[in-house]
Amino acid sequence: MPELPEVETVVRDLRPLLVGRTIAGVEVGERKLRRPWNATWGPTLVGRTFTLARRRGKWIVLELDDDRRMVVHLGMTGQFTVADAMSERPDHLHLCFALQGGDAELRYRDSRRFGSIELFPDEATVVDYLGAKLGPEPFDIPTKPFAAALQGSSRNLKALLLDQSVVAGVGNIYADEALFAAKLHPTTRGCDLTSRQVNKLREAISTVILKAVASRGSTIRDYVGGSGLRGEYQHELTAYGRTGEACVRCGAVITVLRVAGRSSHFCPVCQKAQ
DNA sequence: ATGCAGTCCTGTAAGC
DNA sequence: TGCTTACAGGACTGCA
Repeated sequence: MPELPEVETVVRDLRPLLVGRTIAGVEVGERKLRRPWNATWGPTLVGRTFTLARRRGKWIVLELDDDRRMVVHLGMTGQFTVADAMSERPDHLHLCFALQGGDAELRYRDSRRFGSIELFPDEATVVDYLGAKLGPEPFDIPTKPFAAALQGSSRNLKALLLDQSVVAGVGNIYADEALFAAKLHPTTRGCDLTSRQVNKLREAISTVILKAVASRGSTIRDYVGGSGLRGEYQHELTAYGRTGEACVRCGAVITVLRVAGRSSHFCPVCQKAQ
């Protein structure tokens, strides 16, 4: 389940392997992804050189020398890697970009096909597309708008944290981790938070995400970085996936509850409902 | 406008 | 042992 730390790791891995490299060919799989690949994009991309690799929320943006942008979302099981061109092709491979020189290729693999790769003509269209749906990055979230979004809503905290327009890049794992760190119950309504609690949550989101980035994200099932390496933060999780285990703070048993349609893991003692 | 449920998709695991 | 069923969840649609 790639969230911000996993996507950031992919981008950091891909950057040195991709920037300055030219696309020599594009192979498209039979089965369509969440958003279909336009047949004109392949020929357009041949001969183009990657100039920059960056991330916004859970989205990857690869810039090309003709100003176009390849915009990628990994969905749940997406893997975006640079691999040895001679290595065996894995199953569920949907897109393959041969790199000039013939030694390596950029591969998009996605068993559940929740992900997507699209080509945008320029920066302005990418800003329109992503800007419309994404809120601030989790680091240094502007205090006032964040407090207004939370305290002005009757939605529960879990739903608010999963909403990409509130904070970009948080998914189910890091929402649970941030709520645990801030000692807040997932069903607590935004409007029931004190300003002190809002601030604590704001800092918890930033801290948790930064620590996960430092550990190259969490590999629960499918996730791998841009060079195929697994993450390590799964060993540091305090709430997510720890149902029945002891709370690292108080020793109580971690509970799971369905909140906002997602499994939500929390400590019933440290994180009191309010 | 707002918030929620349903949808997509398939590998894995639990249940009978 | 082999089949069926439930579950995982990011983004999006449609409904109340």
